[in-house]
Amino acid sequence: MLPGVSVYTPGQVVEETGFSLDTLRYYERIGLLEPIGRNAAGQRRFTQADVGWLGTIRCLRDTGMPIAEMLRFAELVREGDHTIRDRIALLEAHDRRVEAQVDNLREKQTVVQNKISYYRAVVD
Amino acid sequence: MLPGVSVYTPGQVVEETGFSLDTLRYYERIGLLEPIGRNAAGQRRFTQADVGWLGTIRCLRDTGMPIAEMLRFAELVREGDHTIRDRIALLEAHDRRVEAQVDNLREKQTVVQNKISYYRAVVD
DNA sequence: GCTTGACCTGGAGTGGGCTCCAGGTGGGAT
DNA sequence: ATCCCACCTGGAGCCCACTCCAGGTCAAGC
Repeated sequence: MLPGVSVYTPGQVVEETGFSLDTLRYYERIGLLEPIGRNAAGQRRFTQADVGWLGTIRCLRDTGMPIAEMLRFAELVREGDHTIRDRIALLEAHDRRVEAQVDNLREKQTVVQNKISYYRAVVD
Repeated sequence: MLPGVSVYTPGQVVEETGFSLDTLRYYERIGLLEPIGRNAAGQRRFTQADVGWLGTIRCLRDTGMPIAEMLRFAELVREGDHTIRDRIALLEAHDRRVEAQVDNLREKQTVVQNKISYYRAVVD
């Protein structure tokens, strides 16, 4: 590796991203990550770009995007700049789903809170 | 059934609650629903109370409570009024998790939105 | 020079939450 | 009367997203 280019060991990436080592390998296997570079001993060495991409993955996962759709997104990214409009469309659709998810969560949360209030009134 | 007591056929409950018939049967099997009453032919007839309870289930499910915990809650409800404090505790803990969930979702959503903005800037 | 520990592989196993199936019954509309 | 459709049961199957395992390699520290 070139000096000055920061690389990360698997352990460091686990630390940084919160994904387990098995999950990282799994993501690479299914093609959500491109093949990760290796050192002489065959051990993974992640680049800054890999870690950045994993950050994106983390956001999408945490907001409930299924793996199949993240794969689709990964594919678009690989295909280059002419897919940017498609990526926008994909992310916008996702954003709307997240919005709906938050709304539903909030709505159901108030029901839960009302139930708590009701129980409090009974108990006091 | 007594006249004036409203009962629901499985199909009506599916309609009302949005749970599939299979899911309703599954919930009964695992004890999340108490044994549902039957007509002469052995078909389920849900009471108003059953449907109300399913509404609670729907809220808890939609806010991400695992089935095991809903079972615990169902157990508390069955045990009677002396468990109300426990139910409050359970629901409050859940409420806090929902809050955290919403916060996380919102935070990750802004990242997604920033990504969209970035792509927009590239494309325009 | 030996141990420890981080890492490797391919493949099997897990857990949660349903969902489907085969084979059968009963009741309401035509 | 007959058809169809909603419903029944026990049990198997499915999907998703990991997670674990056995058996092996290398590097560094004691």
